[in-house]
Amino acid sequence: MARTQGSRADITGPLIREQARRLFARQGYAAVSMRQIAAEVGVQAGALYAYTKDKQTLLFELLEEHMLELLAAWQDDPAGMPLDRLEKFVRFHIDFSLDRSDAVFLSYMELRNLDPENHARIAELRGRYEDALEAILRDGVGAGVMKIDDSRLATMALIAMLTGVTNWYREGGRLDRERIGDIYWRLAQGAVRAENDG
Amino acid sequence: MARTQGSRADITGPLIREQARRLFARQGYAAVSMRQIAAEVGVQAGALYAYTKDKQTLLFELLEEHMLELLAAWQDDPAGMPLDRLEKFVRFHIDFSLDRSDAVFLSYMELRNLDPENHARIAELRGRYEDALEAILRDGVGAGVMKIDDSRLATMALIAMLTGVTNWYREGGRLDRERIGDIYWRLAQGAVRAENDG
DNA sequence: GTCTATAGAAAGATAGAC
DNA sequence: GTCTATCTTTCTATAGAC
Repeated sequence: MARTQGSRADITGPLIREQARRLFARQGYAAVSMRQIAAEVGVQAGALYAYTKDKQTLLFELLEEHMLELLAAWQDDPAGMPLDRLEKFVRFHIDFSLDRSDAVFLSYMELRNLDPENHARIAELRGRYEDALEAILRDGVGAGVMKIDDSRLATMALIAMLTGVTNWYREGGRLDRERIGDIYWRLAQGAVRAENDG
Repeated sequence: MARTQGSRADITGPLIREQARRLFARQGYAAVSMRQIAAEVGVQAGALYAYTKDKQTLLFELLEEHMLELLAAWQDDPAGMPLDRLEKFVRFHIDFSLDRSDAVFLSYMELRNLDPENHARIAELRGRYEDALEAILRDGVGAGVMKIDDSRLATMALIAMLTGVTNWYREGGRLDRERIGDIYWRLAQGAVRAENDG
């Protein structure tokens, strides 16, 4: 089967997702037109509909892809020491969030633009990730190396604290990523009352 | 001067702001039409323009009003003990944020929809609030009752952690506000290595 | 101050040619 | 797979009557 002249399906698909993610994050889902996405990709607006059913589906797939990649990237070892696992989580979450700040921003800001069914799916995936951190905290309390009043609130507090890095981090700023990881790890250690005070 | 029939300027103005804030927070600035705001208020779309120059100005004024009220509501006593001031800040920030969760969400999500001049104004007001917390942390370090690697990052981390409460808090949920304040105050104490371990 | 009416621009999505 | 063209809807903002 001969390829249609001008067809570049192998690269157009990913490009659409990349540009949509970038534009949605910078201007907001509702503020971005399909024409605008198409222009960034270098096609006409009509061509987008060969790749996505509609704009809503495009948003949902971006968010679902992000959450699935987040879950796949986080590899915990439940047999490890809770403090080591927590340190790994802290550094992982910061690095992953900074690497994908557009998707992170989207996944917080545009949940409201999903219809109920799609919203429930993303919330479920997010809950699974939160559960991963909460398991570490519970194990830490069980092992006597952390003191936590409420593991669910501590989970939400830590994730919010870590994700917040995306709000102010700028490449080439005062602190590099490793140093930021060090500092946040110390903050997290204190918050969960880890014994080994650095 | 006789009032025009049907005129209710005293209540329409505040109503417009209230409904705009609510709708912008729930659906996003770009997704909300002036017609929709007008319908919630109970007037026709054209009437809105007697109160605001345009949609952009309406958003900006909501954000500026929120930041000014936040700054006005926070009353610090620089002569007080740093730990007392920090506890007061933690509880204040949570309560204020929960009381105005729509405005809080807006002030994070819709900065990107402000033109550069308006954006700079809001960023300046936010910076002033951040400085207020940072001053407490610096005083705490100076007084030897806190141990902090980097006061600016600790400031950003604490504010993100506290503001995050708005992401999951629901009225009538498992924990009441005071208990939430207790738990977050313990987390904050630990993060800044306050000596009086509870 | 509020209404009706509308100008003018832009949106999402589809049809059919190539 | 992509293009051009277009249908249909909706939007912001303004004009003029009351």
